[in-house]
Amino acid sequence: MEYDFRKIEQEWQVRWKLNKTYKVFNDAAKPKYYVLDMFPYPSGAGLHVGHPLGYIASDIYSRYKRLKGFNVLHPMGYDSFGLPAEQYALETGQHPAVTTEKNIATFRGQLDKIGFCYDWDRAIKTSDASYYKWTQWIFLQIFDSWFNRITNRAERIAGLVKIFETEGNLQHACPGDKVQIFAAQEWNNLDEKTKQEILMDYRLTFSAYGEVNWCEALGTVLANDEVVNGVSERGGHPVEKKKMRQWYLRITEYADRLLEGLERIEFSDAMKEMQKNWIGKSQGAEMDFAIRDHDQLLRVYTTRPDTIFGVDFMVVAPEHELVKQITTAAQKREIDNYLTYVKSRSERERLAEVKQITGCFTGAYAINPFDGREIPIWIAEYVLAGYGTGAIMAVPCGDQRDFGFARHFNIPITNIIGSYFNGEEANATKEAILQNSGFLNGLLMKDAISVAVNKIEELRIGTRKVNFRMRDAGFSRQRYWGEPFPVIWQDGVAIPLDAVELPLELPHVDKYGPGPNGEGPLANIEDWVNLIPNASPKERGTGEVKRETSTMPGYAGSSWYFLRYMDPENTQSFCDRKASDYWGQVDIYIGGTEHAVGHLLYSRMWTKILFDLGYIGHDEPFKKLVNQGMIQGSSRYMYRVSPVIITADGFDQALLPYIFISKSIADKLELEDKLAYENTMKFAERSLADVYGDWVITITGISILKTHVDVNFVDGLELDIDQFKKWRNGEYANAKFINEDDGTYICGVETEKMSKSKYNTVNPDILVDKYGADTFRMYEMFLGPVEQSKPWDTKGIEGVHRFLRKLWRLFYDEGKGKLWNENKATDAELKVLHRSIKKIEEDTERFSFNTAVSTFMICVNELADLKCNKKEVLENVLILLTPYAPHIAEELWNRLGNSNSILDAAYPVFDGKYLVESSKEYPISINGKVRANINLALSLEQAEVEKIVLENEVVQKWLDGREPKKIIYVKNKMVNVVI
RNA sequence: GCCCAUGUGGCGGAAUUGGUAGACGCAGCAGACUCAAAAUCUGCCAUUCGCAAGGGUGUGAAGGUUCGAUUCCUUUCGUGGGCACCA
Repeated sequence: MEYDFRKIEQEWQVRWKLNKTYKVFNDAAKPKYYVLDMFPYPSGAGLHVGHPLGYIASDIYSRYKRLKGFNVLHPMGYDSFGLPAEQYALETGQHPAVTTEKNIATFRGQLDKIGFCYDWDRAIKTSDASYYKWTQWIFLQIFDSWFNRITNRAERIAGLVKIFETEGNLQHACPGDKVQIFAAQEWNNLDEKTKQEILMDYRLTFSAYGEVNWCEALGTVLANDEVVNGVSERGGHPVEKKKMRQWYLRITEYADRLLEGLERIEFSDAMKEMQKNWIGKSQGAEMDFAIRDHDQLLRVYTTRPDTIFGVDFMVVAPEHELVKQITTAAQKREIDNYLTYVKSRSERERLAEVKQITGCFTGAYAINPFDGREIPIWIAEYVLAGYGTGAIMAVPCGDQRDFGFARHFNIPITNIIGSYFNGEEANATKEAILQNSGFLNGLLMKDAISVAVNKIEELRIGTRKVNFRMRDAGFSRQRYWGEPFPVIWQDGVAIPLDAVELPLELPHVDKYGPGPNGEGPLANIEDWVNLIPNASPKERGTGEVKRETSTMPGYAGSSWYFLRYMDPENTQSFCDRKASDYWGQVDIYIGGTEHAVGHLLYSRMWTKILFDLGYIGHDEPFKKLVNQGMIQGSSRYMYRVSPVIITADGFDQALLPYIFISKSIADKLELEDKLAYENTMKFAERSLADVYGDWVITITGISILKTHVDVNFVDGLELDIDQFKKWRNGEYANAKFINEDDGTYICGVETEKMSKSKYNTVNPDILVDKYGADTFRMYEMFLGPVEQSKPWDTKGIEGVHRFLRKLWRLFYDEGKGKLWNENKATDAELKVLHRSIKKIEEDTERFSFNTAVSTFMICVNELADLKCNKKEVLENVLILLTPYAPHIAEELWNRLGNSNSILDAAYPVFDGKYLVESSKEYPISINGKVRANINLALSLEQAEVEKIVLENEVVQKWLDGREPKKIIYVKNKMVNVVI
């Protein structure tokens, strides 16, 4: 009776489905536990072995928690809106809904083979109207909210209107327009449109103008992804910045709450660090500089007001509105040229560029209010309009980028930090005593900061200011395949749809190309966009009425999906409060670090808003986050020889034969090995002669081209030449090879991202077919820690498969049949069992699945050595194994005579009494190096140990008659003799 | 460029709190079983010197703290991820 994994796995998958083994109910009898995987986008390429890594980890943890007596919610669904499907639609004309559905079916099929315990009845798709109805509904709630900085939470707009009507906005500075200040009476006298415009500056989702990547040739807005080196990825057309009306999430209002919340959740320090840096809270000062010959003031933000006397120039963002006004006639041309250059640059490029310093002098001068010095005002791409005030005061002796700039443009540098500045590079210290610094002279820099700010405030030329690097999040896309905004525009005022009008369904389009003026494809559907006034439930007046034609970004649907799983079929609300109160936070969230600052910040923000508005009872969505590493591809390379040929008339390039040389020969050529070169040349000549016959062909040289070859027909490093010849419809059928001496072709290796184009993807289906899901699951875990990135190599999978077969052989023998019995277990057997229970439980708890798999192997090896076939022991091993290899565990559990599912068994309880030891083999070190081992009773104290150790032959030899300086004895660890 | 992670045998990795570096597995080598192969089992397997006993070296590199460092600190190099419209 052998381990027939194909039959076992298929049978159990069917039975689990029929018995609804994974169905989860929202009942409170058991303690709840919520395990969540990051929302996948169903890509057309299908799964490769890297994708299920996190899913297997969460599946193991879910099953483990269930065995431990929890009611476990472990759902899966699809983040099914997104750019790739739309891109595919543009290319093939197929509707994204159709291709997405197809991709989902593939995805589901692949997941099912691996035997996950998802409750598929709770599956959701963000592109389903029944789902995005609620995404739109939440959008409307956010639209109807503002952030009250006094109560520190989101509140309804109606409340804000009341405040304006009674006290104006004196208590509530406008986040969108800082100069907007009015009293109650002024507010009451405003017309409706102006009122709405002001309210827009408070709303937590709002519409305003922002810059996008505009590609004139394609007539469309491009994602950063689609812009490569300043031109469009498709077609290579120029891309420039363009201002367009956009929707935003006012996430900056939540900056402090997002920072504070980090204290209460279990994310890795690295993850928290990334979010903190993204939010980028800094303390500093804003101050105004007068500009020579102008009335306007130049406002800068600085975190180092102590360096005010070291300011040698100002740098203003090229987009800054003052630039046009202050540029002198003499500099105008140069500035215009520079502005054109900057327009073509992406933000990333602007910030990353350090080698090539660019900038341009405006001709204007700011006045230092403390010493009256005239400071030249420059513009440079490294200052962005969106950060701070869009202008900085440059202190070359203290800031490296300012220093480089000053050097490059020959701007004289003032040293205010004495010997701390060496003239060769800037020094950002806060420890220097200030010099050349007027009233700050003699002060330590870190003390001078507040002295300087106080003075600035006293002179009323600036204020203390907390600044955030984070910006409001762009929330609209000029695309088709996303949630339509439930908003109508009338006379420039955005009017939200009524909740009863939701969902606003995505209309069908025939073409996916952009609309007019860079609008999204929806703008092309005139009868959808243009509405008849007064036709809807709300009074809409008589003006021009149009729908918003942008759609929401990918992160809209994924910012709240974890709530929908709790109550997926609810038609009355996005999630019943009872359900969200029961399930609460996601207890464990597993996913990649690539979401560190996008999804993980947006979903935290949405949760906080829903909490503030009273729809849910918790304000952090994820209690604990585990980051899974990436599985990288291990690419294989072939070395192709291209002969350089002098051709004659009528030479047919198409006949050129493929010639490949094995790795060691390529290596030799690389080292300019003469013999290898000549041999290769001769080989190439002969190969050409075979093809071209009589043609006289002279080869003048060869070049080597490294090309990817599909890893699926390379065994280790050795190419399967027959398979290779069949690749790509026989393109290489006549390829010629120079092999190694033993006749094999050896490929080169490199680790890189797993992707189709690199031919290094490995499909899990093939492995599951060949070895079974249980083997596949355990092997993925065995590869290494979940958190770590590692290259995939299929080779080792045999070892895990052998382990499962060995486990099977503890129960059944191919020849003898049933081996398991009901005999009483010995102490030695129980010791193996309990040691395994302890280690596997600990390892599973701390997500150290790779070491748990090792422990299973050790356990089975030891039980096999002990010839233990006892049900008493094996039954417990099966329960331990269930989370990792559910099919084989269930099958053997069943064969042991159990009628219930092993998932409803009780997890074995560790009992320390089987592990008690009275002595230990201690390593004895001399000066930290182990020289001997002595078996010592654990009860011994320092003095007794010293005596025994000093009597030891090896120790005496090393002492060589000397007295030891010290003997360190750490109970249950080691002994170190210091000489 | 900035932020984060990471670096240990031929390979994936282990060493959980500063305490025997290399568990477990792959690959490799030798052997048993077999007509043979597969499967299975046994042994060896960081490197170097040595017949051996035993010794030297060794966790990317260079320093440091410590009786003792893969683990802590400083500097530095390589690789991977993110950087606001991929999801």
